[in-house]
Amino acid sequence: MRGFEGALMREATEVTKSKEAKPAVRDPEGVRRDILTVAMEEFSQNGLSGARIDEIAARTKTSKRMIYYYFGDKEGLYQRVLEEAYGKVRGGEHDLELDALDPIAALDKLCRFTFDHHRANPDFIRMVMVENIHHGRHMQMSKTIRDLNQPAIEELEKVLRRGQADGLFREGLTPLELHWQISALSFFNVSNSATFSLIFGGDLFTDEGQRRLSRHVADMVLRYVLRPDHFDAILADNS
Amino acid sequence: MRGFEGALMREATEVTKSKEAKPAVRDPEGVRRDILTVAMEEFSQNGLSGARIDEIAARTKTSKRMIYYYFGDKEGLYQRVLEEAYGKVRGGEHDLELDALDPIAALDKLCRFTFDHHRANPDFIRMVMVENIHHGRHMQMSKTIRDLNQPAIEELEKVLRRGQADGLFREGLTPLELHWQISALSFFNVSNSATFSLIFGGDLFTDEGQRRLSRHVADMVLRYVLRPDHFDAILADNS
DNA sequence: TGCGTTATGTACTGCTTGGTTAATTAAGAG
DNA sequence: CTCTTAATTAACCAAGCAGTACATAACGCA
Repeated sequence: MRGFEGALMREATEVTKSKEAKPAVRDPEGVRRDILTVAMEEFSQNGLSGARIDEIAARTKTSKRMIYYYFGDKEGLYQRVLEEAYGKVRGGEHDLELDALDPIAALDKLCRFTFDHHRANPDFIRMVMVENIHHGRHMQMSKTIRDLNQPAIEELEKVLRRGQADGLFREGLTPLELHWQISALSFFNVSNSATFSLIFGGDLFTDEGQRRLSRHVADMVLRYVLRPDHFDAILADNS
Repeated sequence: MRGFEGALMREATEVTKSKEAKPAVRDPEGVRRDILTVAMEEFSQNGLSGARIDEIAARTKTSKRMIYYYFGDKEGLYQRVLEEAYGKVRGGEHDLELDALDPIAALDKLCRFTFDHHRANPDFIRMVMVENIHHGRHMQMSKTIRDLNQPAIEELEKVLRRGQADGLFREGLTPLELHWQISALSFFNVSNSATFSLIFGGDLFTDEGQRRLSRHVADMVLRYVLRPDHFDAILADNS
C-alpha cells in the first residue's frame, strides 16, 4: 500500500521530509551554500592559511571535489566567503529608519545599532581581521564589497546635515570620519576582546559591561558631535 | 700602541670592525635576537599558520636547526615573538611625565601619544591581531604580558583623579573604560587601514589625514571626559 | 529515448613543511 | 691541556595538504 506510486525508487528521502524542500538527489545551489557556510566558519576561525580544505570538506554534506568544482581553489573559496561575509551584514542601517527620528536620537540609535550588530556577527569581524592581515589583497577586485558599504556613509551624512541644520551639531564634522570613529569602537570591542580581557580582566565583556560600553560609545559620539549648549539633551544618560 | 695588550688571537674580527662588537665565531645571544627579529616580521606579516619556518631560517644569518634548538617548535617561537612584541612597545606612557602637566593637557598628550605610538608600531599591532584570531590562546600563560600593561591604566587613573579633583572632569568615569576607548580608536586606525581605505578611499590615511585623526581622537576623548562648562579649554582645537 | 552537459564519488599524487638524526666544532671549567 | 657542555652544520623524513585524474550518474532537452 505504501510507496508504490512511482516506479523510480529514488524517493527514499521523501519519508524524511522534515527538512523543507530537500531534493536530496541533486541540489547545486544547496551544495554551494553548504560549502560557503562551513568555509566561513573555518576561515573565520583559522584564517586563510590556517583553514584546511579537508576539514571544510569533512564538515560539509558534500566532498572536497565539489569545493574545487565550484570555487576553483582555496583562494577562490576564501574570496567568495569574504564577499558573503560583507553581504550578510550589509544594509541594516537603512532599515533603522533614522529619518523618522530627531538627529540626536538617530545618531544614538545608529551608534548602538552598529555596536550591537558587530557584536552579533563575530564571524564577519574575524573575516575582516583576517583580510587585513593580508593587506586587503583579496578585496581589491571585489567591487561588490565596496558598493555594499556606501549606504552607511550616506545615512550618517543625512543625520549629520539635519543635526547641523537644527543647530544641534557642531560644524566641521565629516560623515566619513564619524563613521570611522563609530566603527573603530564597535569593531575593536569584538576583534580584541580576547587579548584585552586576558590583560585587564573580563569585566567589560560581561552582558552588563557590554550594555554599559554600548551606552558609553553612543554617549562619546554624541558628546563629540553636539554643541556644548545642547548637552542637557543627554545628561540623563550617565551611569 | 694599538691592540697588542692581549695575547689571545681571536680578534680576527677586529679587522672587520665595521660591524660593532661582532664575535663572528659564536654568538648565542646574537643568534637568538636575529631569529626573533626575522620571526617577528614573518609572523606579523603572515600570521602563525601562514609563517614558514624555512622562510624565517633563510632570512636569518643562522639555520633552521638553530630555531628549534632555541625555541623548541613553531609555537614556542611564536610565543616568544609575541612577548617580545609586547615588550618592545611597553611603558612609553611613563616617560611622558604626565604629572608635570595639567589634567587636560596630560590626557591630550596621552591620547596623541597612544595614537602615534600604535601607528609607529604596525608589527606589534599585527601580532596582536594574529593573537586575537587565535583567541589569545598563546597569551594565557604569559604573566609577563599581563604585567606590562598595568602601568598604562595607572597613569591614566592618576590623570583622571586629578582632573576630577580640579572639577574639570566628570564623575563616574573609569580608567579601564577610558583606556579601552583610546586603545580602540588608536588600534583600529592601524589594524583596519587596509580594508577601510579600500572601501572608503585613502584620505584618512595620508599624513595630513592622520594628523587630523590624531587630533580628533584626542578631541573626542576630551569632550567625553570634560564637564561641559569647561569646554572653552579646547575650543581652539577645531579644524 | 537518446545525448550533451552539469554534477558528483573515489582514489590518487607530488610538493610543502614542521620537525629530527647524527655528527662536528667551539667555548669554558678544572 | 683535557674533558664536558653548549652551539652549529648538513642531510634527511614523514605527515599534511592543496589540487587532480578519471569514471559515472543525474539532469535538461530534443
